[in-house]
Amino acid sequence: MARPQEFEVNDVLDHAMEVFWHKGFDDTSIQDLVDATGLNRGSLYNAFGDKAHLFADVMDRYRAHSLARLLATAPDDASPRQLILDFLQGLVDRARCDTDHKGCLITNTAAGLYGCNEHMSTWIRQTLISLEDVLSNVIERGQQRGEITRQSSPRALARYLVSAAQGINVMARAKPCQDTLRDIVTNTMRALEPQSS
Amino acid sequence: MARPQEFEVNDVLDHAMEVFWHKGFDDTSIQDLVDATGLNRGSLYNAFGDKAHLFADVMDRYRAHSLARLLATAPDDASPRQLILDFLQGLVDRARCDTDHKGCLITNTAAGLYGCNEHMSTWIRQTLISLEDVLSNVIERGQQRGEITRQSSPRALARYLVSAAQGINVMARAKPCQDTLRDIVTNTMRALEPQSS
DNA sequence: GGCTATCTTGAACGACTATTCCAAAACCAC
DNA sequence: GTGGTTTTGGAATAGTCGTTCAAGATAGCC
Repeated sequence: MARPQEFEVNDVLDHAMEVFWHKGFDDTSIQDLVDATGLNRGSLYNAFGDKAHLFADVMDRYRAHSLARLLATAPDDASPRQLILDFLQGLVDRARCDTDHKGCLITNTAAGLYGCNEHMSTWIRQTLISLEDVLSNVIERGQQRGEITRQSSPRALARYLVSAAQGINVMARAKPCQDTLRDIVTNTMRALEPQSS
Repeated sequence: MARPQEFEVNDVLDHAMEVFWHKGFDDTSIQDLVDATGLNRGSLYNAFGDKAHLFADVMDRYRAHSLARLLATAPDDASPRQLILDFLQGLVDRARCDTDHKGCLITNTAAGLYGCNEHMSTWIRQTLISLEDVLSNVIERGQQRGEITRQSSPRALARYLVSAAQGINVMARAKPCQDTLRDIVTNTMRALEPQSS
């Protein structure tokens, strides 16, 4: 019926993600995206609307591949405490491999959410809440198994962990030292320990 | 000998800080700064060099007034554990009053440190390290008084708290809900508790 | 083969960017 | 008042920004 697209959408998103992740939304120009994706300006606009929409698509793809999947897809009989440790350690490992210290795209965007970008604000908030939900479930199982303290509710502990993850991501960017990140994870986990050890 | 400046440097910095804080470095234009400070473009460049230098001056002033002063200026006989709680609670209080959710200028900049701004990167890193140093001293006193766990070194615990503070600041921006922030502080403090309670 | 619908292309758009420059104004020391 | 020095005001610069648009290219359907 018509001329078909000559590119794979996900490939374009991956290349665009690399640029956005590396330079941030504001510092990324359309020209950067044209260079990185190989697409023409017109094709970009035709396929993704404008820069903000393209960024939104990139964020969706980033979230779909994020470490939170680790928690959601774990088998029910996995140790909740170990699962959380793996999650935090995963953040640290990612930081170790991230030689140019890009950090986490979601955290960076959350901290850089300037102006009145209402859509992205709610996207971020909902993303954090859904991570909170997943963590809350894991924590509840952990409390039932006696692996995690009952001094706080699963919800409160989940919020604590979401915040801790944001902290780790900021540190990974600002002071990307493995010793530091290890110390952070170790002490973050201590807050989860049951009273009687 | 010559014509004197017609403005107070600190007043200009305060106004510039408000804009940078609200919109971020990239989204703040010289025109915004001209409007906010009341200074003419020429005067701005004459007094502060360029945009990056002005921002650096703003950051210096921000740091000088930051909550870390609370820790450094506390009397030696103050309860270290209470001091740390006050520090974290101070972040939450600031978030409560911050109706437009600007968060922490340092954290925002740390997470948004894109490109190769070497000077600002090291400024951020040194700022975080100096906060780490102050916290480490407080923690050491707390350990001596039995208020804080000895399971980790003061340095490791300090790093944990620096990271926790970054997390709180990100959350204050992304999900500025008082209940959430309270839960985070409560559980952050638990990691400091001595084993025998 | 023509028709239609889509994608691609590259130039062009106006608006905004940070920065520079220079004449005019304002002050101080003499 | 005068000379010397700095600030000031505002125009001007050169560049980049995100976006649009019209023409050309390519495919399937009748």
